[in-house]
Amino acid sequence: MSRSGADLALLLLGGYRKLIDATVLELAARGFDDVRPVHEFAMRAVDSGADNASELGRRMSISKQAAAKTIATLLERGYVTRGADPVDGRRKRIEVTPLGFEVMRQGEAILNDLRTEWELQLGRKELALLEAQLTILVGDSPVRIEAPGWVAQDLG
Amino acid sequence: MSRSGADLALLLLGGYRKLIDATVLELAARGFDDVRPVHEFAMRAVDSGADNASELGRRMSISKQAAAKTIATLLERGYVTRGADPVDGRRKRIEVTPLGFEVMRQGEAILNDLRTEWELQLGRKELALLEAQLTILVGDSPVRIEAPGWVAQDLG
DNA sequence: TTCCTATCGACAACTTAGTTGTCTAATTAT
DNA sequence: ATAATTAGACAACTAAGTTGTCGATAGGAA
Repeated sequence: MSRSGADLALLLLGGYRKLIDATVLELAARGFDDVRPVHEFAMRAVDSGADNASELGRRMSISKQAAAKTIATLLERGYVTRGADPVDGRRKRIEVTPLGFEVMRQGEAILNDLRTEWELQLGRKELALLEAQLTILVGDSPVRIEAPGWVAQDLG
Repeated sequence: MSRSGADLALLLLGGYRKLIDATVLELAARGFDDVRPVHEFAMRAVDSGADNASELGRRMSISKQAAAKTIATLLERGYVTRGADPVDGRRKRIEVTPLGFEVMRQGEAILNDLRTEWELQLGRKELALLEAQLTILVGDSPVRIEAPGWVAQDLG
């Protein structure tokens, strides 16, 4: 009996947490102390076309009401702006601000740095293999960056 | 440029979610439809000595008030019982009930089955290597089963 | 064109899982 | 003996979701 399934689950979660916690911490150290992972994901989705609350909700697999709340937070903090949609009077079109893009850029950079650290610890080929194997297990589609609604969902 | 750090984080999270979601679902199918991962972790901690709210809070890295709430839920659902501590009048001693142990046992079994499935997909040696590498990256101590308070914490 | 239906965003009330702060009672240390 | 610490209860709050309802806009079919 090598390891248990529970251990494996905790290892995976531990890896994720290690990356994300370090990223959030580093972002805070760089002055972005009010950004949470879900905000990054949301901005990414907005940037890639989910520019209204309903669509954002769909992409993130959360209700449009929850998406509207996230947008409200991002608005408050200056990471997105909102304007009328020129073609659809019902919609309010969201756009990522330069500040928002800056957070996205830095978050990405920090994560890439962390990945490079892991590459040094494990070896370049080895990490690539680990990623390839995880991709086999997890599949490619469930990890599309536009739909990580379950990121913050009932993990308890 | 192989993969990005963000992809890696999502792969790890995806792996965890895949295991845990399937486990919660299967537990529900077996009649335990009110158990959440955090309950399993809490019961495990109680069983391994964290038999009062304050200690449970410490082990799970949450406040004693939060731990007390978790205990209240577990009490309601019959997974633990509470009695007076014979040596310390301040404490209320918690114990896992047979029903609680049954959930723990089945949860463990389900996770082990899922891990076996992964073994078939990846190969026995390969999965063992993956686990070994994750252990290098994550470390052994942060994955102790008694302290996954961060399981349900600010993942958003 | 008018009407039916679907969608958008807003508002309200609720849930879950955490937080801090305050309080009393019991234990422990000086 | 007294002071400090600890356990647990209670209250109020936060964060990120949920469902349900609603008025306004859009769009397809009669």
